[in-house]
Amino acid sequence: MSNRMISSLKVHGYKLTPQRRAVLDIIASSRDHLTPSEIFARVREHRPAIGIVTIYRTLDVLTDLDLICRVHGEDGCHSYLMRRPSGHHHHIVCSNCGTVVDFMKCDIEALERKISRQTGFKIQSHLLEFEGLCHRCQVVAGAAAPRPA
Amino acid sequence: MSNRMISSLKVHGYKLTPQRRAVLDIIASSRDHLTPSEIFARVREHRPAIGIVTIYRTLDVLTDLDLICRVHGEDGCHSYLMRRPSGHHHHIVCSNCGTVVDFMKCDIEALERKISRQTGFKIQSHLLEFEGLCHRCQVVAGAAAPRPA
DNA sequence: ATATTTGCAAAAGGTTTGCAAGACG
DNA sequence: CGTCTTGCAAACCTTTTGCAAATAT
Repeated sequence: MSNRMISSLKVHGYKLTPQRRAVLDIIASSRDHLTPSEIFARVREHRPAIGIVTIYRTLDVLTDLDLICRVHGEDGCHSYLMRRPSGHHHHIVCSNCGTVVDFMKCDIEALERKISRQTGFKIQSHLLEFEGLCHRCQVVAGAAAPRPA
Repeated sequence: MSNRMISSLKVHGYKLTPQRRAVLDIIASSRDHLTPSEIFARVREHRPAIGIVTIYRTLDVLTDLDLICRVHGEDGCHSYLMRRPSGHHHHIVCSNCGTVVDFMKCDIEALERKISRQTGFKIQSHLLEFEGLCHRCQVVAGAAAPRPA
């Protein structure tokens, strides 16, 4: 766990508990986004006594501190992953393996202005995510893709 | 309820029940997006015997038929609203009153190509929603906005 | 030492499923 | 009529809350 994370916790008056370390380590070491229960399962391997309540509470804290961020799932579930870029960014999620990649420049200021003009809304924020096949899965799927029904 | 909706149900082999009518009517008559429980509550006023299970099942059917569509909430909940434009479109949601307005041209093909080049992903779909203040709420909020903490 | 944090148990939502009774076509 | 649909109850899953015991600082 990086210094940045530790100091962010301390600066904001949170204690650095082994549970929080564990949750952060799991998220930091995964390239994919993880749901609370997935995180629970993985942390549990090293620390069987942990409760899933702690996972939820820790995720809340870490999200508040902007150390991790949420990915919205189509099914309404959330999952979390390490916040690597420091500023405004978005995710692209592989529909096959779940790998998440970030990108920074969303270039939708122009679109925002246009929509704002069209609708009269004063736009405050946007939710943007892409889904697709990552490079690896394109290759694999290309060989053995089941025909879409 | 419009002919289009009725025939869409029939064409796809679904029966036109009073419950389905009621759900569609409620959604059609609301400018806002409604959650399943909100729909349940409203339908219930006219049809107290309906069960919330029927709401969920009806929403699934109507979503499949593209008669209604989902709005993703920050909290992971879904809500539904009448699908007015026929093609690809997105929503802008008022953060104050919940009014939803559609827009069609999302102009992110260029962004998609760029992201695709950067990340190696083959992009399949995107999730895009805006949040902001609608015209009415801008006026109201301008007069009586509570300072953000 | 003390305020924070944890873990348990239980509650609270939201959503799904099994099944018998009922209704559309 | 036969099949699809409904409504109930109960199961399921995720998330939240109350509280006493444990712990980081």
